[in-house]
Amino acid sequence: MFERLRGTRDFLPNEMAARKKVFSSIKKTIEEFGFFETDTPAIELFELYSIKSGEEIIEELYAFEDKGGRMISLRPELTPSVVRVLVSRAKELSFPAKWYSIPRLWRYERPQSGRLREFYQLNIDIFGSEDPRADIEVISCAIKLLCDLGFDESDIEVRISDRRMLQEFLLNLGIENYFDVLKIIDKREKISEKDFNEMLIGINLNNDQIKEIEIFLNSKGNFLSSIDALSKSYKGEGVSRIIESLKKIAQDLNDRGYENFVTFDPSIVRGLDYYTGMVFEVHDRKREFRALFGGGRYDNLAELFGGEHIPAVGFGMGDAVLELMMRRKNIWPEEKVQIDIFIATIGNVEREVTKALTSLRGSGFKVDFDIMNRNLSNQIKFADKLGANYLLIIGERDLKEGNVTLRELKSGSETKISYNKFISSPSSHLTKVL
RNA sequence: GCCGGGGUGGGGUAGCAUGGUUAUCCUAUGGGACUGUGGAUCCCAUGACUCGGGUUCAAAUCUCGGCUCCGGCCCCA
Repeated sequence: MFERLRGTRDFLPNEMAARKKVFSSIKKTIEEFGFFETDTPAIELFELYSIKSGEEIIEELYAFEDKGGRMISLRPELTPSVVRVLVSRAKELSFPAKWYSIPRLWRYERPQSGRLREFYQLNIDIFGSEDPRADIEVISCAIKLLCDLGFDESDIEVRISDRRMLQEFLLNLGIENYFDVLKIIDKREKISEKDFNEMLIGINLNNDQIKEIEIFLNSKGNFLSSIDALSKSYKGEGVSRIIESLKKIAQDLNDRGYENFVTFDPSIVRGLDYYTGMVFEVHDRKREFRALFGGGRYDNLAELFGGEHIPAVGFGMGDAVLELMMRRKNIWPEEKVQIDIFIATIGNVEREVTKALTSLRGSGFKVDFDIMNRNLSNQIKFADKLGANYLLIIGERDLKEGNVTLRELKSGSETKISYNKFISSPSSHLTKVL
């Protein structure tokens, strides 16, 4: 006997049916926003991931040397692959490109709540536009797809910030070591205020600077009004341009009816180094789970990969947290596998069964039949377990008179009909339910 | 990599503190009966102490280690 590898999952038919339902709802919403689906290989050169994260990243990857001596990794995220494609095919593509994908990803990490070693992650990105309307599309698509799954503003919070703004703000305070501060701000929710202050002192900030940072971080709240307030207290050319674009995003999200979903929250920085502007995260309001979405603007990645300048904005959403949140709200579907019709047999009627199968399947029904030589009673039991809507009984005795029996399993109502009539037009006797 | 708590048939469990007959019950699965309508009911069968070492006359039970699951730290793309 073999066991499943740590942090991986098996999906049995019923579970698969449920996931399929969730994924197709998500795909439907995204395609309504004009995104097209793409896919890339599950394996890539290791360098694709070490270029921005350094060699240490190998600890968190499923990486190995292939027979040609190349270092290969299973993809831990999709963005590098998509940007690789974009850079190499930029000449033939038309922009903006709105792409989405639901890849399987692998990360060699310790599994925890909402975190696995193999998982699915929805990615959507818009490439080629620096306009805030691209940011708006991405954020609203995220909100809309959650709404279509059954969430509302009492369940989720979209926390938005902007890295450039934070950077400008820190520069104005005379703080140069921007990334060090980001790292500490990113931790703020997990640590005490005292530790937070001590860490900032640890990177040589003075008390005045720390106080200013506190005030700035506490400016979180309703997106539009927070931005308005900021625009009054922080002047300067760099800042005001950023504020203008955030204001546009905020206003538009309000116009789309998403005012109560979005919060301005300058403590959102995201761990990833490649973000260059707007960043956002989606959390459950109770903060019971880790972030459901994370994303933002990453305008420099294409250049880092050796291509021309291609601005980009997007997000990723893992399926593990999504499932936890949907189960908590009781909106994760309890799907059952189902077929339209099961054919039970009595006696030697194989040729008649074959004809019936062919006819029914030709009309688009999902059909199955007994291949276990069970007695009638057990065939009926099995049909019930398959979730069949109809049971067709083909028996030697009735067949001598040209008849078969059709039972609707839900109601139990049963009719005897002519075999020939039935197989010449099965649709007139059945209702397709799937 | 580190810390805490768990692992009893396919699923859910009783037993474990205080070591001692054939390891409990429900469910699932397979078969049978009900002579072609019993999707019910009844009967039968299959099937487990996570793995390895230690203590002991004797280990599901005590002990150590591995694996793994759950949660947390690191990290989070």
